[in-house]
Amino acid sequence: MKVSRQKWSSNFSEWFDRVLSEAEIYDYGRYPVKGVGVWMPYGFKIRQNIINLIRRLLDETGHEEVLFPLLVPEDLLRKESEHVKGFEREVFWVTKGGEEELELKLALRPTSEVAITFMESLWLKGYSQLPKKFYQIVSVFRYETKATRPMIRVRELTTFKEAHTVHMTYEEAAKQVEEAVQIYSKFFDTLGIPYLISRRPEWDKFAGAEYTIAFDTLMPDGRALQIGTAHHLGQHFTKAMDYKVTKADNTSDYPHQTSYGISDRVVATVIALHGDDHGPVLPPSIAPVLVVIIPIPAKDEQTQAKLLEFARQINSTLNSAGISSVLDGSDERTPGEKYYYWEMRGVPIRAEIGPRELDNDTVFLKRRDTLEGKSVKRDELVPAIRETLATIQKDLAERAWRDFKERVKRFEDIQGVKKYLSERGGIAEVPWCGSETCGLKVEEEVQARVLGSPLIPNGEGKCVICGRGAKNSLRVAKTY
RNA sequence: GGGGCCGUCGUCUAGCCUGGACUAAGAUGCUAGGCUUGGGCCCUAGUGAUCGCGGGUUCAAAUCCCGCCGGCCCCA
Repeated sequence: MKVSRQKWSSNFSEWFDRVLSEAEIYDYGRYPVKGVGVWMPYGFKIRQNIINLIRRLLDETGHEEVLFPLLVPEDLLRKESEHVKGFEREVFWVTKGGEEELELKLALRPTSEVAITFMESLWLKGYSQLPKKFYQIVSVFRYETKATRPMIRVRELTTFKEAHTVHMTYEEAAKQVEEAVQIYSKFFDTLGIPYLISRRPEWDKFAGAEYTIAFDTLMPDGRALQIGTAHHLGQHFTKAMDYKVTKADNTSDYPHQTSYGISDRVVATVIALHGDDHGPVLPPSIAPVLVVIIPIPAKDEQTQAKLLEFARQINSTLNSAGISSVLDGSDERTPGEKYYYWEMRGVPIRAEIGPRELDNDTVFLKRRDTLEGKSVKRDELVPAIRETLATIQKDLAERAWRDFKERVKRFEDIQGVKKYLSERGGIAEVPWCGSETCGLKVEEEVQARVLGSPLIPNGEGKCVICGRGAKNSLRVAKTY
């Protein structure tokens, strides 16, 4: 029984909304504030596992976790002028305390560059204290004016992992951006999420950055989604806040900074990319439940009792082997109903235990992704499950990458891009002279957004707008 | 930024255009019981909505009008 991906691919938006609510992951649109969602227990666990993963990757590369206040005073937020301009329209303001009008408005942080830079200026005074790498995982607020969408465009990003680093030189900060790119690559690889790394164009870099490197993936409907960014902030913030560090030669200078972030969108992507018409398929690397055990009832009570005991033993064997499993032993629902229930929750492996298994001392395993089943001897169960989980993990990533690569296409003329993006959707790459005028012209012509250019320039071909020799490729896509 | 659609038991949907017999219907879920159980089976009973919120029109509003809140879609 092969699971189709018809609904998943042809009506992704509906599929996604349904999965979030039916699998009890995220309740969106019912809490009476626009653009916010509620993480339900199962969704919270998925989110938690993803957070733990990034936390581990950051901790093991010398990042230190901190927690900054949610409130940022207006004057601080306004210190860096480019930065404010970029965010001004989407800041939530606290203007009252009780009955009193506040003298100084307080922003709900849209991101924390200024807040963190301010404290860094108090903490890090000498070059020997650098480099320094902080991160926090917090809620940030953005007053989105465009249509909000569950997890993908929200007003409260509940899972904003932002890292902030301080360095003595431009080069060292640039190296840090490279490390960030490596960490994120590893992170997305572990989640089986395919991505394209681009340098964002000048007109679309982070407000207050020297340059921005971004990770984009593709949703099933062919629209690109930004899932991670890393910014070289140069001395923009440290100069704006007049923050200097004493160097080895006893002179002082403004330090260089970087910042890089990921958000709830990663969770959305993990759920979305590996899905099919029965729901999501969670990669074993983050699935809250790896194995669900479903007993198939026997005809007589005596066998039934033995069978349940068998199932309980299997459950405890797995759990003590560190494989998180759940026994769905209730007799309220039929096995078939349970299959659908746990498939909607994306549990990677289903273990069926019925009279046949009891007789043969075996367990019947079914993979969530392919629905292929096989019978396994009881004493080979743990290694068999480990192996199957690893295979699922690998296959999910491979399938996602295959789908992704098929949809990243190079074109030499603008008409082809236009047709491609409006028909199938995906990411189109074209030769580009490097000028902003031509870049914006491309966006206008094909009615899509520029994602940026490869980090290693590809100068082949002629600019699709002006016909001059290309300096690099330009990537365009319909975006979220 | 522009345009359109929508909000009715926990969920999905009917009713709205053309106001009155709507005391708001059905499915699903949930609760209890029975029958089943290797892919959502069936039967019985029960539960459950002052029709998003506020105002207006009217003898009469789920239905018409205005405002707000929230959701979805299309275009820039």
